[in-house]
Amino acid sequence: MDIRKLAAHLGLSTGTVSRALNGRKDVSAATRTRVIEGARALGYAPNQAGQSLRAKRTRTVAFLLPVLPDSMTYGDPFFLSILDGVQAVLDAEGFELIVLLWRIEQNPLDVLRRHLGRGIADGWILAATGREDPRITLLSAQAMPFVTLGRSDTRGQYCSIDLDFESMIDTVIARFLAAHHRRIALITAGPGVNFSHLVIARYKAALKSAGLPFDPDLLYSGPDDAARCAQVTTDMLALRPPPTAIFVMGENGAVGTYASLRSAGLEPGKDIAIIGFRLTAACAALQPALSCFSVPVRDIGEDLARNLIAQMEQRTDSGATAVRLWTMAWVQGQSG
Amino acid sequence: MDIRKLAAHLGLSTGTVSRALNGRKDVSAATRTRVIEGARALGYAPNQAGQSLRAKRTRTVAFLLPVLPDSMTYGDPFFLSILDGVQAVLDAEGFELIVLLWRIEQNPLDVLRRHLGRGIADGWILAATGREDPRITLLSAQAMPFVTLGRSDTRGQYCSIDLDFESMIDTVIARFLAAHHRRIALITAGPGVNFSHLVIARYKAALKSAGLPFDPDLLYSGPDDAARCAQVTTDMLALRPPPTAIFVMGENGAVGTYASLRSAGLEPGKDIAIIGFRLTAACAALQPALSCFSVPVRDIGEDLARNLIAQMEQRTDSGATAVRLWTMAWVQGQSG
DNA sequence: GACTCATCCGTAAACGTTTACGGATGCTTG
DNA sequence: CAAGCATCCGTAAACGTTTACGGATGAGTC
Repeated sequence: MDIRKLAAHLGLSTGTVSRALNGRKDVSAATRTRVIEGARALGYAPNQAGQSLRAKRTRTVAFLLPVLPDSMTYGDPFFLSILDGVQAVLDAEGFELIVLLWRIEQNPLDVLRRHLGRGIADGWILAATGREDPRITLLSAQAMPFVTLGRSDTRGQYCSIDLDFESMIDTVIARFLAAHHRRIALITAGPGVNFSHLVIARYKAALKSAGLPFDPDLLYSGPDDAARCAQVTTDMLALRPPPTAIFVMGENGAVGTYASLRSAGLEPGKDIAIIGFRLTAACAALQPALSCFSVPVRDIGEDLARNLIAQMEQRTDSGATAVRLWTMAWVQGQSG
Repeated sequence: MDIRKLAAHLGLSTGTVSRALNGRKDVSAATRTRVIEGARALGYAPNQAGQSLRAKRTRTVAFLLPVLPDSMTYGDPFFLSILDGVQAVLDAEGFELIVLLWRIEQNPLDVLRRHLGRGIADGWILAATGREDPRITLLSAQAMPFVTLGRSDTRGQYCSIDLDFESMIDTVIARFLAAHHRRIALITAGPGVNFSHLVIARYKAALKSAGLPFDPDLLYSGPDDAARCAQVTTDMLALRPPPTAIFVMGENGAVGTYASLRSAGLEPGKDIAIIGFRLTAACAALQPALSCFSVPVRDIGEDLARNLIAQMEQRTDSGATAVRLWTMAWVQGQSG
């Protein structure tokens, strides 16, 4: 079932059928509806390859999803929720979404270049943006529309969407200070991850402006799955004096921290204050309820998609080139 | 950078370059290496659209990934690990992988049909297979290679890969019986999910052959995220008499169950026996360690990819058409 | 009625590959 | 040495779609 068969069946030329389906002006309303009806009746779907070959546009956007070797511990609920938002918007606007896996041990630039050459999409969403990210320069050089999830120090005219980690940290520290905590620990991802870099910097700055010293023992920056966080918590509890408040950035990290505290006979929220990053499925089950933030993951996904589409539609390169920050609302639990 | 430019640069015809890159026989070893070198040097990657248009083969396989509206609770670590295995094999064999999101509220058949018409891949992996799955008949009718993750009752000549839920249930019941439990509860996903259907059936059968009655109060079948499992556990503890052993199939369900037990002042493994499905990141942090199964997710992913490739390479439709079951190893914890 | 103009549609040339076909070259064989 | 054969490569026609171009038709204008 190709466009020729459809055209023949309708007694039209392929050109007319194509124009009708693509919403061009120079086709009468009558034939347009006739064509659309016919296409649906015969189950015609335009061949992607032909379309993309000729028109150099696929109406497809690609999302480069980071995956760790043991992806049990990474990317999961967060990125999938983002993707959900992305796809909702793309669907509504008539774009297709394909997700490409980027195994984190692979060179991100190689991965992107390989897919790019294939001409598989004409809009890109980058996640796990690096502090310096050569992918940004590559895409910019090719004038390929893209948007990044996460800020980067790489210079250029592009659009990033990110969380407002700075104000999040400010909130956390302010709350802990208000409760008279002075030994405030931070458990977060490795410093190579851009957001973690930001978080650590702001954490130090906030301590300083509160007149508190920075104690390296109270900072862990590394793999932050639940099991690791449990170990790190146990280690910190062994300090003299131990922290009295912990901010756990790992997605499921609080699960591990709770477990460690319980083993040590401590009750979260009573004996020690805990703030987590986000209510994942696992964190939602914690007792007492975890104090954390509400991250509008779906909205962020939608935002990504909308910004990208704006770039793809109007070929003007003067698209929104700013960094858009999403603030996270405070969720009061009983843990801190 | 297209094949013509590459050919011109090498002083060859496009035909020869194409043959060299595709590993045809009728090109000398010398020119072949020269072409491959040149392609890498100039960063040439064949245009997907041109390739697929002419050759009707894209060397791309598509994975239809199920996503719940709130995907926080679904698909996450399990499917991502599967995907990791899938991609490892595909990479090695020179295939590309694209992931397509199937929002679970959309009609699966519509989603598949839409993507299928675009000619975007020439091999498909279906997940969350339904007890009756019309996608199977559609793909079979088009003679499109595919493989499903999860068995189905839909008839036909195709290959499914699944977990051996039956022997898993047998193991669980046997262990509980050996520990003299007689009120054994099961918390699992909704009966529409195929594996859950199998699990429930086997659970009833195992009880029967052990001479135990089936008590509907001890069976929950529905959304099984951590929060739900917590609620269900609390409800079951209120029964008179309550269960003395619980098997929790939800991926992070045990996290919720533990929390409920703790709230009730019960210690998992001492006051009540708990067995979980799989060590997710969250479950790995539970104390005392969760007794559960080790699911070879990566191997399953690799198996899926390998079976699919076998179908795609040899066009013989007499491919492996069986159901391959993967057994899960017992992981002894302290909870049951 | 001749002219212009707008509207609608058909024609045919691309887009970047792959591949059937045939041609050139050099080697083997009788 | 002619014939046969294998090896290697160039030629050109597809694949399904979009789109620049031009033609036909009819309406409007003077």
